[in-house]
Amino acid sequence: MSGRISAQAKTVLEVLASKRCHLTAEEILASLENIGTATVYRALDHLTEMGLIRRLSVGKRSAVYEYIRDQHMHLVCSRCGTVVDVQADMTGMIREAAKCCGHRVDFAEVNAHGLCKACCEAEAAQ
Amino acid sequence: MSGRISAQAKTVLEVLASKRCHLTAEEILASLENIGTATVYRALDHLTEMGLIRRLSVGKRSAVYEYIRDQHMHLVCSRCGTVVDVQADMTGMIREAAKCCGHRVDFAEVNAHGLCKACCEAEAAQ
DNA sequence: TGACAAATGAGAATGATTATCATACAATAT
DNA sequence: ATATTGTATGATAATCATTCTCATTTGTCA
Repeated sequence: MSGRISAQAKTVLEVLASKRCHLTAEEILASLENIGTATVYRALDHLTEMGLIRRLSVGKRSAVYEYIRDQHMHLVCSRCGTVVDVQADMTGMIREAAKCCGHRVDFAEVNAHGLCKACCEAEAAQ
Repeated sequence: MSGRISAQAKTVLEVLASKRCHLTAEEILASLENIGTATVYRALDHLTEMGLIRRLSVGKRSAVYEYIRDQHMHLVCSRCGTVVDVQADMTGMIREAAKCCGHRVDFAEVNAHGLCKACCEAEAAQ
């Protein structure tokens, strides 16, 4: 299990790497053939542990996964639920803030909740 | 429903306000008597919508709720799973970063993943 | 007080995720 | 190349948190 990436895990990774967006386990499952539910979840866990992908728990819906290509924050629209990436790396700052408590920060997840551009405009138009 | 807080919702809020920590719906349910499961979930939703409490989706376990008394970030230990609060308000910075995309940021959730102090020391001792 | 809307709670239902386990595959040793 | 041993797979059952349903209760306000 550990360092190796099985053929199935590789296809899961390729879907995430090529689609350049946030996908649920179910969406990945639907886009592939001849792969079992459990295998997809196992691959996602494995790839997450290896630091190749990231799991986002946003709101109440099922978790979404993204391929890690850079450090960015997420804008979660509380109206339509979409998640948009914004380039911004706050890890250094966050790491500094955590230092006082003796924590080691490996990765910082920043989810900004509010309204996306479209919903902002829709609300203003009312 | 909207502005009013029912007696049951009030007791849920009081648990969160007094315990000063992160609680799951189940924990809140267990600490109260004569209150149904659905009612606890409904109260948590209602209080979240009113902006009195906050739902945190950390990792794979069930969501946790916290009473909002200030803006802070969360340190999630990837070894023992505990969530610790650290005083740090990054909302201004995050709002600024989101401005370029036309987003409105109401609240920023910052989850720093790494090792808590205890687990850091445990790892160093090995 | 009466009428109507909203909230409650018991339990069923849902939906996402995980566990089980027999089979298939891969790597290594013989 | 073949046996051996361990690991991955996938079909399905199971689990767990959360939501839905609906009959009953409670609250509101005319």
